Amino acid sequence: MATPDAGTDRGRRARRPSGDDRERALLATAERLLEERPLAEISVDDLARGAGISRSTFYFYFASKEAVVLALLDRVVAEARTARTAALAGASGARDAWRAALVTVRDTFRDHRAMTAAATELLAASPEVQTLWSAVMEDFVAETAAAIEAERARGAAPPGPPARDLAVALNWMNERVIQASVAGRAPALAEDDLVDVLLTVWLRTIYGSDDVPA
Amino acid sequence: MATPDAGTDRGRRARRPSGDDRERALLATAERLLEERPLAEISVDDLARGAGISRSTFYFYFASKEAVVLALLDRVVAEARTARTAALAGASGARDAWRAALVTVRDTFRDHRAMTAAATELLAASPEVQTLWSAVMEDFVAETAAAIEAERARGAAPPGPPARDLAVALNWMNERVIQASVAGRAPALAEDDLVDVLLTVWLRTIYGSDDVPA
DNA sequence: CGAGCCTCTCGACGCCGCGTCGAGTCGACC
DNA sequence: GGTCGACTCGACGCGGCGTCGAGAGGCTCG
Repeated sequence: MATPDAGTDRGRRARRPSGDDRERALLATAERLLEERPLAEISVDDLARGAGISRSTFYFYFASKEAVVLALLDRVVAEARTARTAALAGASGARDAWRAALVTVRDTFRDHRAMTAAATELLAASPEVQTLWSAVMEDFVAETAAAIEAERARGAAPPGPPARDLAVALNWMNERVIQASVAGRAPALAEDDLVDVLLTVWLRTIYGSDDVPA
Repeated sequence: MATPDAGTDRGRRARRPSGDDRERALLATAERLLEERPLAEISVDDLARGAGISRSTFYFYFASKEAVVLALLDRVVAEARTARTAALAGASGARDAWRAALVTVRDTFRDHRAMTAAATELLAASPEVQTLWSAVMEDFVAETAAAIEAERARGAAPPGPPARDLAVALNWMNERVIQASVAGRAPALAEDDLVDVLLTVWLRTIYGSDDVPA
């Protein structure tokens, strides 16, 4: 998925170790610089210098600076998926599971705020970023919808709009509120309150109350 | 607020009518081109040609293409504020008021999807857009929080997290869900269902039920 | 061991978009 | 009719982007 890396399509011959080093250095440099300023203010030359190579050599590894961000985003997305799976597996009880999901989303955005901000910056212009981002959201929504339907089936959650519709609204809410808050963009919620407030909205929306019925 | 227009600071002498024409033509061109492609793919020359002037003349009217978007955004924001005020004034009853607010937000994003998409694209890089956008959201949040507190005071809404925190979450949810939906970015809600689904989330979050208690 | 291939590196080039500058036109007003 | 300010433009320089062709060096196979 998303092969921005020109060196990836190796033929018979393996790529040299130094090649992997350079590529990692470029990714690390991008991550570091994005902490300081938006992607628009970072040039290919900045990335290349940061990795100790010339600007032309950069193009051996990536097709553009957007491709670097996309590769970075790939990693973050993969990490977010596994973290979510692990968190849900470790949860005991419905309420705990809802909470665990919120915590992992918050952690992902907090640990990679530079990346997620850059991804948002590219969303309008890059179809690849759109595809990748939509795929993740789609998975989260489907999973949420299934969970809501299960709660409705066992009589714990009241009927109402299609479960999927509620799931769409709740998951987009997470994304936006958390991103705004970790980026410090007003109006924001304090990081400590983030999960509790969102959990309240989730529980009230799904169950109509602050607790999961027995 | 937000004076991107170099011609605005007029001295004794009034600006010529043709000047206003050119400025309007630039704004109209920007709006038209943004329907077709993202801001990153629109050059100053495109805007100037569309308005029938040379590229250098463009700079007499605006400092950059971002300034054009900011001016456009200014108009949209002003329109959104007055539309909201009017809608709330015309509403009869609490439920009607909540619904009216949702409808006006949806209409704003639907009628100006090009603008709002461009604003999002600029959010990460432009402090001016951040300021303007935050100010609007801040107003909506404050108004929402006051309404929630009023409902709590009259015993219609249950206690819970600070009213402001809920207001932050609900208003960001609106922004994100509506923008994703009118932009056709998955996962989205159908435009017809948008308001009903969001209203359900609002009512359940605020009142714990699908209706406003008497 | 050497021929050939593949990874990797770079300097130089041309292109395009941006923002500025100074010269110049035109109309309004004194 | 002279002055002033609104307005217009062509030309310039700058910086970032992406490509191209040449070359260095390591791997592998005959």
